[in-house]
Amino acid sequence: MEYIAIDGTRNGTPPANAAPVNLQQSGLYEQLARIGKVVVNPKRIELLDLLCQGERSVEALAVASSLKMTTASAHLQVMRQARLVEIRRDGARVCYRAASEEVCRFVSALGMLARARLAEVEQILQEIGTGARSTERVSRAELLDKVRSGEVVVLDVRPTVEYQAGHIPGAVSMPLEHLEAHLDDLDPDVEVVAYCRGPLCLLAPQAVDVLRERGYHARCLEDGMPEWRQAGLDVAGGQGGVVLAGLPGSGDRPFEVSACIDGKQ
Amino acid sequence: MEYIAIDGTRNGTPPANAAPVNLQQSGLYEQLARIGKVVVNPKRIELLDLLCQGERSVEALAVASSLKMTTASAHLQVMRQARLVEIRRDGARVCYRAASEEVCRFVSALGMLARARLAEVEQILQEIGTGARSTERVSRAELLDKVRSGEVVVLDVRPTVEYQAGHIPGAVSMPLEHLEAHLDDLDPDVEVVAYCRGPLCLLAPQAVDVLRERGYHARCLEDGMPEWRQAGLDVAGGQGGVVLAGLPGSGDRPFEVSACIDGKQ
DNA sequence: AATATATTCCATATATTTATAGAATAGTCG
DNA sequence: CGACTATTCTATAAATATATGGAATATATT
Repeated sequence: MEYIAIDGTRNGTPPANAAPVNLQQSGLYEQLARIGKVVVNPKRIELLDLLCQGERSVEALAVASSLKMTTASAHLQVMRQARLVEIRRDGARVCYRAASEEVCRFVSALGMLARARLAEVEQILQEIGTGARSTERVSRAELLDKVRSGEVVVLDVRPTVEYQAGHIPGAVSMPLEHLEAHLDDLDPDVEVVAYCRGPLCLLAPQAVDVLRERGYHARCLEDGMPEWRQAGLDVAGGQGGVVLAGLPGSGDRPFEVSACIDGKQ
Repeated sequence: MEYIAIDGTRNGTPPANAAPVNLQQSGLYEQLARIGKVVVNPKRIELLDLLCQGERSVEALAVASSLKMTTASAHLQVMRQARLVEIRRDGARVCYRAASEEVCRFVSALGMLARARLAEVEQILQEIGTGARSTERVSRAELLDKVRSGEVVVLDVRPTVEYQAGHIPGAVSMPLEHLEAHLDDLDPDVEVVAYCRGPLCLLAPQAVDVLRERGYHARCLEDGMPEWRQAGLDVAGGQGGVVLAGLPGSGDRPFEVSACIDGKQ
């Protein structure tokens, strides 16, 4: 069988009309491994996941990930060298954030891959959440249909700043923490669809648990907001309402919300 | 500021109605790092990239990546432990393949992230290819428009087996190796759009170079076939025409084509 | 059954990564 | 300016990863 490899060679031998160099010699894969280096360490994935949700100070990151400051800082340097995160000085503080939308997509792809391939991941998510959530997901297409016909109420259960940075059109902001206080506003006869940050986020499943306990018919959206964007669907908000960092390219990107989340505050 | 972290905790403290465990304790990030471990090594990325294009024997992989058999085998074991690749015995040979579509998506996301964030990657791709390709890409939307109105000829310049495993509707199979021999079949007055495997593949850029030298108006499609699929656009072929491996779930997935590509053959 | 072939396992020297403590730097605030 | 704070840099010991040669295993062929 004849086969042309990605570098233009055929079956490992040089091609007839050779390109100057091939991908292997070019060092391309070494460059890709720079990014791979970030996700080889579980703590770095955790930090990156946090940063995909918003800007944070080093201390906030260290606290959230149970690391010493020096260790957290070292991990952040690795991520900076791979250009996956950027910093902004805020007084004495240094605030880190994900460097671009592709970073969040990559983390999302990692999560979805892990969920699809590693039974352990699915099991962990099942154990943490209490119900059989994965069987009760609403597809984006189904949600769009039902929203149009007014059959459902859509709840965005993420923190308010994330809702303001962009949400599904028609969705109501209902941070998980406020859900129980506002249950009276919900019509028990209308189905509820909750969504959050994505396949590894547990806010929506937790919200669904709460709602079901009270007798509501509630389900989660498949995936979350990042995947909704990636599917090219309409996003509401994103500009007005929330003060963005005013950085180049800021706008509807969820990781450039105004406040640098900090442990002390 | 109040903030609920991904694990349901608020500002690092346990939540009011606590879930049994949080994501951090659950070992979820350790699981994600199992996958990260695969892409920390440039040779493994190279192998995975090869496997996303088709099933291959260990020897073929070792030759293509300039590794000793034992080293290639060791890398493949790491990838197997992360469940990113699967094997099939073919006589004395062992054929490896990417385990599912998500694997290819992940590699694709890695490539796109690297290209977006690392100037070095863009530079390498510019140097290998000879022209200013990145400025001359056709978007998927534009291509769809022009195909409908018959303004363009779409060339799939990947190897035939990959075309048969699924291609853009209306595209003509024209493996790069056969392009020059078939130039006479192309109308010089009609624009040509070439596509290949994705953002890191050089087949389409090389084809565009050949065509431009001969005076054709030729451009590359942004990204490649995997991204076309991911965008949810129609895919032609995929079932008939090519003998697939007959494995569970095989069908329109490009990595499960019939022949196990081998160095010797 | 015996031989040949392809692949994986094992042992090992070398190199890299990790977490951490302590020192150094860069910024704020009075 | 000087004290103070947040972060990064430096050094280090323990752990882990890498490539490789040679042995072991599994399958095909005769």
